[in-house]
Amino acid sequence: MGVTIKQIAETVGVSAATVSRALNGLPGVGPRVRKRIASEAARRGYSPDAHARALVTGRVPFLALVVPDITNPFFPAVARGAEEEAALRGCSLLLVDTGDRPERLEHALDLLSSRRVAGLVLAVPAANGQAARIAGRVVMAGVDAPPRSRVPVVGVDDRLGGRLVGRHLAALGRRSLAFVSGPARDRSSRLRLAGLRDEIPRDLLGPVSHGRWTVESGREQGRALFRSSSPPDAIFAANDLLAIGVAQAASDAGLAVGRDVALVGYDDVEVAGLASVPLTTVSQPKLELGRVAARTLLDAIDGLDTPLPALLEPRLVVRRSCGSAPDFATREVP
Amino acid sequence: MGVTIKQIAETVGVSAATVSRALNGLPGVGPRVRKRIASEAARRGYSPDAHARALVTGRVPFLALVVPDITNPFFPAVARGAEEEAALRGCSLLLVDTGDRPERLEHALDLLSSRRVAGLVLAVPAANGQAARIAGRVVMAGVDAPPRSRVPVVGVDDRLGGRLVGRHLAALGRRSLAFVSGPARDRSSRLRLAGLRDEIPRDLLGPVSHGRWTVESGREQGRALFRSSSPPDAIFAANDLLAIGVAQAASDAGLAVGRDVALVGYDDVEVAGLASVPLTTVSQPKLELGRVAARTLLDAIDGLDTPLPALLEPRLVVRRSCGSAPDFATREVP
DNA sequence: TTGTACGCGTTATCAC
DNA sequence: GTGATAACGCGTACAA
Repeated sequence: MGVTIKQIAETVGVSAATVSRALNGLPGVGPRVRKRIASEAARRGYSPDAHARALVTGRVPFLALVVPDITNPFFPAVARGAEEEAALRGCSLLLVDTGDRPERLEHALDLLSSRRVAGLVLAVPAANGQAARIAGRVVMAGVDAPPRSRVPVVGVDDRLGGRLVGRHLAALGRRSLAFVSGPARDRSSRLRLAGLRDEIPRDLLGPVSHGRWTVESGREQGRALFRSSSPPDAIFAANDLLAIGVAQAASDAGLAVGRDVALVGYDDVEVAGLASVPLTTVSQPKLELGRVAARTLLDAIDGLDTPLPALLEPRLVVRRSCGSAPDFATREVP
Repeated sequence: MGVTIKQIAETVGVSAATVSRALNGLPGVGPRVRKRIASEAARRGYSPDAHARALVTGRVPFLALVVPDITNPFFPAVARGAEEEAALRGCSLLLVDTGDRPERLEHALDLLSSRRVAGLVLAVPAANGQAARIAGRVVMAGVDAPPRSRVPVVGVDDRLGGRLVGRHLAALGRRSLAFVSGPARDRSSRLRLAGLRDEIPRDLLGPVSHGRWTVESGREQGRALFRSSSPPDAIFAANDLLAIGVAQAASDAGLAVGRDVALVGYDDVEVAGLASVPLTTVSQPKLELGRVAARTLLDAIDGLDTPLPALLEPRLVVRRSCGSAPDFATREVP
């Protein structure tokens, strides 16, 4: 550690320039010298200083992934995918957890202006004014870009996800279907519902309710449903946490999930498969999301023509919460 | 973006050195010039180049956290804690997910020699030979240091965790207690069992079995237990995933967790609270682990006398899987 | 094939 | 109080 190109040059008896060329595999170095340089560098454990190199080449070997909450089971997989892809291109991945605090997002943008990182993968919504300072060095992952901003977006097709659920539920022959969701203003709420509507008969859809993306909210919304005079016999919860809450409410009401009420979630977080009645749900390609987002970003940075905004495909994972039931095993439907 | 100290200097009509001093709050700049420089810098959105600064100061504003699997719910919280602490000291956090591949750990060590990062928080076990190249720039978090290596360690007191469980179970008046665990070679397996033994009557402890740290393994070990002629009426599973598996096995055997069999897990991952019978478990201070590890590392880098190896305290979280049961609410016992 | 010279953007050490 | 000037470690025209 602390070995410089100059020291290598000195002991080998050549100039620093030659060492640089040799180590970077550039032409114009005799095979003999090349060998000696290589072995000397290996012996002393030389490794070029990243910052000196960044300074002269203008290329920074860092990317940052900005997430609202890394403890939310959705994001670690995205992070893993992004890191894999970044590593493939010689970059390391910074993690920025905003905890939904706006000043942390500002901090992430500062990383860009101080050139700590070459680009940002934003998995949190950004405001409009912020988009200006970041042209070409940012890609959105799973969230909308600021309006009129030309920031590339990589996302998962929520409407298709809704359709997958609709098709599955329609085939079950249930009589009344309820939709339980997060905030009405969230686009994913709306798109998942729209997809559902695409695939089911009009008169099948009963109550639609909104709340937060939490277990508690699911429990409350479920309680309200089961308390009504004509409770639904099928429920689509727009994420898994809501679904867990609905399942609790069902259990409270003495109803058996999978028999008395069919239940479908969304996201396929780990707990979905471990619930008392394993949850049929829509799996998002989280790893792929991170991977494609990182790739898109790196391409944009390299000045390659930005590929089209990517829309990845979710898939239905059938478990036992709708009554069909191959034991604890999981059957996947593409 | 791309604004340099020189450009600021030119438009303000001073030298680059003065701008540097002014912006860094160093003495020796007149209040008038200082103002003008500050406002000009703000106007052009100047932000110093991190790499140029690193080059000259020798201080690198990056730390790396190395984890075996970021999708394991234990690590995101550690990451969040480490990032918070790093941010407090002006550092950003790199994430390296090894996926248990040794070459990825090597890669992390390369980050150090190329000075991409100032230090490493290792949450994966490292070999002995590797410790040499990293003296003073590494701290272990939740795993043992390589033998005879003087690398600081921050961990959680597994033996105390075992004791907390033992005390709780002993008070329940059950007749036969089984211990279900991960690999016998893992130190945490052994320490948690040792702690358990500290607190329970000798003849209470029945079968001790080992497997992997997974749901499936828990289900298998549980199945074996319930199939025996004298099944236990209490079980301590050495992590939550195992406990979930045991709960499944109990359910398969027609036994009710919390009534027929008391069950305790370990880790307090999210799913523990969401299980069909919310799980009594031992919560590890994951955030704190990351925080303290990062702090220890930064202190070591700054040459401060390395604080003593830290051993954090776990705490018992009582839910419903042992029969005592304040509804779905969670009661915490310090 | 190899060496010299310069610049990347910043901080630090001198003078003045 | 302020301004040259020299590093920091590396890559790269250009000259030899």
